[in-house]
Amino acid sequence: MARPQQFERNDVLDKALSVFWLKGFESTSVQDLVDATGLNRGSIYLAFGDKAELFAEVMERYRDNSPTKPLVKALNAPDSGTDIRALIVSFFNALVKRARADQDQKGCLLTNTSAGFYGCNDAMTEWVRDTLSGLEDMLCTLVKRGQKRGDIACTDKPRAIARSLVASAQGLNVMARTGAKAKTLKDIAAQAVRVLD
Amino acid sequence: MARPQQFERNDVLDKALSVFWLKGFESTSVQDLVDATGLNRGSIYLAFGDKAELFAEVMERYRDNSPTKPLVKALNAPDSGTDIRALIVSFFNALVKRARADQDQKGCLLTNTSAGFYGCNDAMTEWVRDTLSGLEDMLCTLVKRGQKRGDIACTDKPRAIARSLVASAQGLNVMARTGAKAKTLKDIAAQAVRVLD
DNA sequence: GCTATTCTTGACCAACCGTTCCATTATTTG
DNA sequence: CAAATAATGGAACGGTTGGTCAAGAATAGC
Repeated sequence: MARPQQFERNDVLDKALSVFWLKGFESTSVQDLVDATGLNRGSIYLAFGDKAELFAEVMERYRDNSPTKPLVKALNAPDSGTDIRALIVSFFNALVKRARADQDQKGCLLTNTSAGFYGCNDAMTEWVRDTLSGLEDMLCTLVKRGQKRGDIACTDKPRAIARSLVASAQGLNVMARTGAKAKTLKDIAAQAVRVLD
Repeated sequence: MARPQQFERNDVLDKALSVFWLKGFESTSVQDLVDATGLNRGSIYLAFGDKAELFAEVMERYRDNSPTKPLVKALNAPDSGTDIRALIVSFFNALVKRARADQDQKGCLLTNTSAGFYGCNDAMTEWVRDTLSGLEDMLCTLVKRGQKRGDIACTDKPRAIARSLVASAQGLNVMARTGAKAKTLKDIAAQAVRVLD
């Protein structure tokens, strides 16, 4: 019938991600995306729509491959016997590890977008809110389960604990973005998980 | 001799602040600043230099009038007998109050700039880092004093506590920016100050 | 091979960007 | 009033922005 697409969609998304992550949505020009992906301008628009749509798709992929992945996995396997407290601790450790491994101090794309995205009444703003509240819900369920199982000693309301955890993660990411030292990030992570005790 | 300046510098800075805060540095055009300040294009450049310099001056002013003001005041009055724990609690309460009063969900300009500023190797990046580490140092000194006075029960290292507090504040601001409900922010603030106990 | 269909290409667009400049206007001091 | 200084208004700068479009290249089924 017709000529097949010459590129792997996920490859292009990954390349676009690296630019968006490094420079942010607004500071990334379409020309930057052309250079990074190797695709032609028109091909990008044909395959992904405009810049905002491409960014949205990049964000979806970013979320699905983020350090929250093990949390999602555990959430969907309630009877796996995973230690919930250890799971959450390792989530924060993963954030620290990611920050340490990143020489560009890019922080977390989701956090950066949360704080730094400016498109009034935009769909992206709503998507970010939904994503963060989804993370809160997930942590809330996990904490509740951990309390029931005895992994988590703290008897506070799981909702309050979950909210604190989400905020701490955001705060850690902001600090990582500003170039905080590894020791600082470790201190933050250690204090963050103390809400579980 | 000559014609005196026709505008109050701080008035202009405040008007510029409201735009920068609402739209962010990159999304604020010079035309926006012209409209908001009422000054002419040329006058802005004559009085403040370029856009980045104006933003830097706005940020300085923002920092000096921020909710951290009482902390600075207490830091410089070591013998005032202020309850340090209560001081830090009211700092977080002030963050929550500011967020609740803001219908535009602008968050904190410093936090937004920390996470969302993209000018590689820029002086602003360094300024943000210095400002945050200054806040950490200030809190560290205050916590140490509070521990000595008996206001603060927690015996952890003051440096670790201070780092946690800074990160929690950043996290709270991010959540406020995403439109988190008042109850959520209160939960976050309440958990944040628990590192003092 | 032929044709239909799709992908790719690069030129092109108007709009906006931050910045500069200069003639004009306004206000002060001598 | 005159000289000096600074704010003003507006036009203009080159460069970049996100986005479009028509023509050409490639591949599928027939």
